[in-house]
Amino acid sequence: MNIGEAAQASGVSAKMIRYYEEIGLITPAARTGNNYRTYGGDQVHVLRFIKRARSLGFSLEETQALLKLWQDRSRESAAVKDIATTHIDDLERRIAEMQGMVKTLKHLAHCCGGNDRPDCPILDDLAGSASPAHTD
Amino acid sequence: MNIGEAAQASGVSAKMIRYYEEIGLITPAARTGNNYRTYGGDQVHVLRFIKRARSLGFSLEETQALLKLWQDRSRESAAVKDIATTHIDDLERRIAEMQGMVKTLKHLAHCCGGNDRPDCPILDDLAGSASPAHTD
DNA sequence: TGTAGGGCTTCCCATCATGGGAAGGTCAAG
DNA sequence: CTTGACCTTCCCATGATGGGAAGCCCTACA
Repeated sequence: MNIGEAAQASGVSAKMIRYYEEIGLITPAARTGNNYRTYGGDQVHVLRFIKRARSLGFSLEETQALLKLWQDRSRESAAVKDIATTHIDDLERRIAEMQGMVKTLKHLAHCCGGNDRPDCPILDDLAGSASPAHTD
Repeated sequence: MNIGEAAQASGVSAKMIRYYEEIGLITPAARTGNNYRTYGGDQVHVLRFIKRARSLGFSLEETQALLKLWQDRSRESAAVKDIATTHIDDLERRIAEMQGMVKTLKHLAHCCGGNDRPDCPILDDLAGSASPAHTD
């Protein structure tokens, strides 16, 4: 299976497959006589694992750790859970941060006429001259 | 006021002030005889505006648009509101995406023993072999 | 007056994950 | 034999920020 087919089968672009190989996330693919990379079912399985981990927001570094644990039959599930819960905490922190922004923005947008006149509480807030809209 | 003081007064790092100047977000600062950048109260006000916009999650591109509107006395507040609501939508989309990840991850983590044994539903899900944990 | 320190300047590099594109080799079908 | 679709490597760009080096400038202090 050439890289294009492996990309199709795994949902990971050929570009990314080469990159993952370059950074050592996956082991270098075997080459055929024409120097083309070849992939088998196992490799595609690994690529799908990576794809899924990425879709759950894990970084490539975390993904690599998970990959190693996956391939380690003597792993302790606690190690996996640790990575997952740390990631959950990170996601929740970022969600809360963005929710704070949304809250403030919605308040400001609600107070803004959104018409052809220039007065605008959104700009007033940004300029720091407005009645302090709660930042939380 | 030198760049260090302006940084202190605005909360924007000197590094970033130079960068903002380089990309045309702010107008180049005047220079003194020794080639040092000089800033006045107005410039600091602009920097604080940028700082606040960034803290609400606006990109530098959006921030530039907001800055122009702020400085345009004949603006229509609708233009400002447009930018804000587009940004709110974007934030909410990203929040929803991350919440989906959290939901899936929490479910998986809940099902994972987190002990010294190797069996782990988190890895099973990533490997695609598990009972399909809802991706939503 | 010399020096030490801190601030300023520019320039280059790194991050993180991904895509775009060029230049050139290879293969299969028509 | 040509055409087109692959593949290869290499370089560049993204967005916003930080780190750090090399070198200039100014002030304070001995």
